[in-house]
Amino acid sequence: MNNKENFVNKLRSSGLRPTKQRIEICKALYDREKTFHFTIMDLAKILKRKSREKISLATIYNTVFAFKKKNYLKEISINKNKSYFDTNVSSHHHFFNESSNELIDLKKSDVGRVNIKRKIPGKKIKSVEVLVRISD
Amino acid sequence: MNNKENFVNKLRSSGLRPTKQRIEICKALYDREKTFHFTIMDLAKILKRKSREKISLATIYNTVFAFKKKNYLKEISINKNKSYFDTNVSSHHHFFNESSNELIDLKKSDVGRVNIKRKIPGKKIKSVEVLVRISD
DNA sequence: CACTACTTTAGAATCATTATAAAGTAGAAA
DNA sequence: TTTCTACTTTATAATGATTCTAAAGTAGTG
Ligand SMILES: [Mn+2]
Ligand SMILES: [Mn+2]
Ligand SMILES: [Zn+2]
Ligand SMILES: [Zn+2]
Repeated sequence: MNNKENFVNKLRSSGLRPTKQRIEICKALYDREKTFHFTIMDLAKILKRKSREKISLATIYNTVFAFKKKNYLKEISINKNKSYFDTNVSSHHHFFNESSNELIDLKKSDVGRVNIKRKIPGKKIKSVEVLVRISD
Repeated sequence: MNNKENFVNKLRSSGLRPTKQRIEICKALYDREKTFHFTIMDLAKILKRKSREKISLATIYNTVFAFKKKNYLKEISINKNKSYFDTNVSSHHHFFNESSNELIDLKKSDVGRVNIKRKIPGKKIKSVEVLVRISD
């Protein structure tokens, strides 16, 4: 389904040249069944293992931020030392397992409607996201 | 109300020696009417302005983390480059104004009850917090 | 093939945070 | 008060993630 051809097309149609580095990164990110939550360092390690040729850390940063700008990745802030990225770019809620430092997506139906009653004059709501911290 | 005597007592009863640096930091943090949301750099600037004697950045870090450990401050993660601290240590929700990078507390009554329907076997819920991003 | 804009890369720079270790101080005891 | 010690502050160095730089490489076009 998400084969190389797809990635090439998607990149090209986004104005990003389908370089071999970007295709490798696409495979690592999107060639999986479930949402992937990762840090830059997670991704760097995966690429080091899976990919034959070395991809420089600078390129990993460049690509992740390029994908974020194109809305193919979403950045999630959980704590100051780790910045997480998420292949699920929709507005959604999370469990954060503090024992394993792992993020888990919550579906809309897992959380009852969140009703924000207070308004701030002149401001618009951009997103409403719930973070549920869990541990053993 | 929150005069120097109170701070001295509170520090001493927490096993923290009431040094003049810690008292100055207490004044900056707690001698105010509303919840205070700040970054370390915010606090450093305030202390530089308000306090006669210089307090080293190392001491500001040490004290903020000592207060966090004693549960006199809560750390809030909004984005990777800024770590916010909050003088409201209860579990509560926030607006985050993306135009001004400002946090605003939401009261319990400002948000309808958040109902987490999904359970993770063997895990306990530690907190449920809502972040509402707003902008102009 | 030739050209150009985009891309990758190693390495340096930056900057918030953390660690180090020496000097200073609060509190307790003598 | 004086002494003692553990705690605290401080300047400074180290760390480490991220960003920047500038040179070499490459995709796409004609
Ligand atoms: Mn935290
Ligand atoms: Mn962000
Ligand atoms: Zn997610
Ligand atoms: Zn708050």
